[in-house]
Amino acid sequence: MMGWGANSDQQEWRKGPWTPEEDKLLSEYVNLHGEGRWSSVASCAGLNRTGKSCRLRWVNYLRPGLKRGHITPQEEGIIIELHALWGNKWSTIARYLPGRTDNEIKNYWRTHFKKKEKASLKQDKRKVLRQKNQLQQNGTTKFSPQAEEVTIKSDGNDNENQDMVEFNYHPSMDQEPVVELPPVTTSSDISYAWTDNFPMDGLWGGLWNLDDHSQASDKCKVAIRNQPATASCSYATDYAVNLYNGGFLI
DNA sequence: AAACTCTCCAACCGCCCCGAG
DNA sequence: GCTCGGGGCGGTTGGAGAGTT
Repeated sequence: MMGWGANSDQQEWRKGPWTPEEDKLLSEYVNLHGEGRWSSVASCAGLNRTGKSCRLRWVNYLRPGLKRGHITPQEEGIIIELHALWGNKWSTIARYLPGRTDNEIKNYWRTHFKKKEKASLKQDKRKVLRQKNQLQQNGTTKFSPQAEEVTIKSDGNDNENQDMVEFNYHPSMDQEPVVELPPVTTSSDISYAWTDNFPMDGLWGGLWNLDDHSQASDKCKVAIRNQPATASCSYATDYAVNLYNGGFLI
């Protein structure tokens, strides 16, 4: 692709850390012309940077209103909850955290939560093997998530051998949800279209396709990795949060 | 004090989407 | 409908500084 300021002269674009002078040039350009047209920044502002690099610098560092400093506990809570719903949709999550960039959230998540997952993997692994055997012996299993802890899968590897389970649950204000577990399957047993729509993120547990409280659907699909399900809930969204709580936060 | 590890975060890369022509 | 460039996004890398052994 020839975009982002590349040109036919095979110009050597500057890379690496931005200097204060470059920041000044970029800020002046954006203040004058507004955001967008990044590919023309190089020629107009006298910056030897690709448009892509300019955009990133502006969005993640120079843009007014950006917060500095550590993520607050409140922000962390929001991140956790939204990640439970959307997975690695960092830009989407960032929209709910004014002043924070997707890059910042992404970095925060990786440094703070990836390691938690690793630490829990060994512990999970033992549970998984035991409970997986039980499930396979019983065939389709009904259980109350409040009454029984179920771990579906732990392989200690981010991308291999993901197991997923389809939960049928029946939202009701008055009764505990009943979750029907088919025999534990591998990802290859699940509809490929579904895994396409809801790619796993390789972190704690991907929770996808969660029904809104207002929706009448009695079924939600949950993909779980390395995740003890200890939730008690009436709705899928509650379930998502509880999965997290049951897994690592409490 | 030195070596090592961890954390933070800026920046780059590759891929994808979308709109214009 | 197709191509292409602009723009956006998620994944990854690497350096700097802090903390630990």
